[in-house]
Amino acid sequence: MAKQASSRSSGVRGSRTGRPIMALLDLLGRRWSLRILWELRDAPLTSRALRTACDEASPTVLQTRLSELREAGFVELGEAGGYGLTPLGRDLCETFMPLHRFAERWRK
Amino acid sequence: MAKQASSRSSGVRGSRTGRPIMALLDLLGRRWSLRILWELRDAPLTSRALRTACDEASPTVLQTRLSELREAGFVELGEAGGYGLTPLGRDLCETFMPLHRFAERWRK
DNA sequence: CTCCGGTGCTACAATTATCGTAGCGCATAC
DNA sequence: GTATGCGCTACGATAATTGTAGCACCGGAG
Repeated sequence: MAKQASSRSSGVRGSRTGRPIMALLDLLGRRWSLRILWELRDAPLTSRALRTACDEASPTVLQTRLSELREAGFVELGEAGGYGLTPLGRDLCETFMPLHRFAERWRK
Repeated sequence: MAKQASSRSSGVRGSRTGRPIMALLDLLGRRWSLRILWELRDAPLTSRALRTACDEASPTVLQTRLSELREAGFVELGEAGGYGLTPLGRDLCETFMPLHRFAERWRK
């Protein structure tokens, strides 16, 4: 089941529940998803720059996540090259900004 | 193989970068982490109720996540049984609430 | 033209994480 | 006792992630 992700559509768990929050939570709960959005927060990055920013994560999973995120409409590949946030993706990132302050307060 | 997380401290990637946001992003970016916090948002749940709420996720990973989340100080196990959010965890959940509205707007 | 460096992206095997099922020890009931 | 529910763990099977290498493509020197 579901080799999804690559370019097919949504192997996003929870999609079937009809509750979009579940699908979103699942998509964002995959490794590097949050990190990618975070790294793209202020400026577009090329795939390699993103890889560097993400602590040398393997290109395999980066491409996979990028595809998923692109399909979800959060990220896009500019014609000049380089991945950037769509307006929707930027909104999502705004939603996450309070997390930064929270993390600082957390510092386990 | 790093069984960590159980009770040792932090197999959280990114902790070493010194940027707490990275550690948080990594912890939250593990499967079911976000979902668990979400399901616990209004009331404590027993481990089995949580399992049911999480679409029958396997107890193995649930216990692992619960341990990590507990160690991070977001979740606690009440003496009467049942997992609930700590004040800190509730704060984190508040941070995530806008996500709900976002998800509704998203509906891919 | 050829060569070089950069882009996005893919193949492959090895390693990890997760799943699914079963079950433990403990406490509280009946 | 037997039964039920709790938090939690073991185990093999399956899926996801990692790490390394490399592809095809493009633009700018040389």
